[in-house]
Amino acid sequence: MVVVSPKRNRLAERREATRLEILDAAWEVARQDSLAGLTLRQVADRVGMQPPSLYSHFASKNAIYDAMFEQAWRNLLEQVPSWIEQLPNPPRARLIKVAELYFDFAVADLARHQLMNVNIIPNFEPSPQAYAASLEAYSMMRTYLPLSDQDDIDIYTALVSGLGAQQLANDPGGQRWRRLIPRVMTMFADDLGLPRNEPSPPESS
Amino acid sequence: MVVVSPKRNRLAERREATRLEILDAAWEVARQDSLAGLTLRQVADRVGMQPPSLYSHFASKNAIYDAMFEQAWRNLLEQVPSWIEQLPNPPRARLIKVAELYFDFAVADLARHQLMNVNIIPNFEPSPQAYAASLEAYSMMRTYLPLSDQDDIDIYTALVSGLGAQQLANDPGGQRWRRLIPRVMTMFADDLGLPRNEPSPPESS
DNA sequence: GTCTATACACCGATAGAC
DNA sequence: GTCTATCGGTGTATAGAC
Repeated sequence: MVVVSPKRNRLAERREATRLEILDAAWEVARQDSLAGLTLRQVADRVGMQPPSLYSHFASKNAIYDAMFEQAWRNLLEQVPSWIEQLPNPPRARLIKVAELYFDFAVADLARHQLMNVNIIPNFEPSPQAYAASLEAYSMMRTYLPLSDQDDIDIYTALVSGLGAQQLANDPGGQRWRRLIPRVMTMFADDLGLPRNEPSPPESS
Repeated sequence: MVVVSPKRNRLAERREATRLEILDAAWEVARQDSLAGLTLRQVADRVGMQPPSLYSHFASKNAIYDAMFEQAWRNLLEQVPSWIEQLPNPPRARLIKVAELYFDFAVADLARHQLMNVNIIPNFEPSPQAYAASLEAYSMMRTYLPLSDQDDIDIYTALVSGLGAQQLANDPGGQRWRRLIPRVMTMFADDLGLPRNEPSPPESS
């Protein structure tokens, strides 16, 4: 068993805590102002530091965006276990539930959604490590969907992200597209030829 | 009949031509670099002016974005007449054709698509006049679609824009989502209960 | 190691000469 | 209408105190 020296541990923990503090501040700024319009001064003000001090924790502004990008996808990954408990077994109900869960996640935070799904920050490309988080989340979602064919997956992502994008753009905070999810997923399930009635469970009432 | 003085007319035409020159340059910069990363110096360089001179034609950088926003939607409006000629009569075929035409329009220009559909520029809101152009295009599209219910329209826009957004984000220049349009539109047509076989035209072969 | 202080190049925008 | 000069603000980077 490996024992890490206490002092180095405390330092590393402090450093990591500061990093997270900066990222939290960056998210607040991005949400209140805008993601692309975020400035290091705003972030520094919010954590009570001078702007150049941020460079002790992040190599550049894009490095902050990169960490935020990875955080956003890891947030999604962390949500998945709690989602799985809610997932019904019948494929049709499952398609709807996953769509609603992901929709709600996407719509809950415009800045996060834009960072994850829209390329809006000039000269920002996620690092391989950050991009890996998005791939991990993508394949995790895939695991719990009754979809095998790549075309089916592509259609599903287009449907869900399309509904979410319209909701964010034309009725933020509303339900105009959100309430269409069951209907859209049902018509997709019909196209897939999924059985219309869930198999009755073997347990009695 | 009102006759405008020739001199004033020539001046106005010259002014308008310069305005269009600036906007063309702005579009080129937005396409080559990025929409949000556009700078007035880049635009000014391309039209051979000093940056402050742009303020003789536009009140601010956002005013340039606003004019571009209106141009983009007017571009779409101008395309519609040529689209109408291509539109088949059967509702199902029509759903597909309009989707493909709009999809191709959206995917053809990322910067234009982002300006029209994604709110990525900090502190930019389209002016009422520019927004009116988008409403005009929206209702024009509606006229040529076999859709009456608002929910149906909302689903249609979500489907088409969702497919386009995925294409731009994950396979720019490719066909991965574009070739799914007929299938998605067919499943939507099934959901709408549109007749499966077009009524045979009254003309003989 | 982390901070403050400061310099640099660039941005949008304004004032005023011509 | 276009220019030069200039302003405040921004991202980046370095120097140096502690």
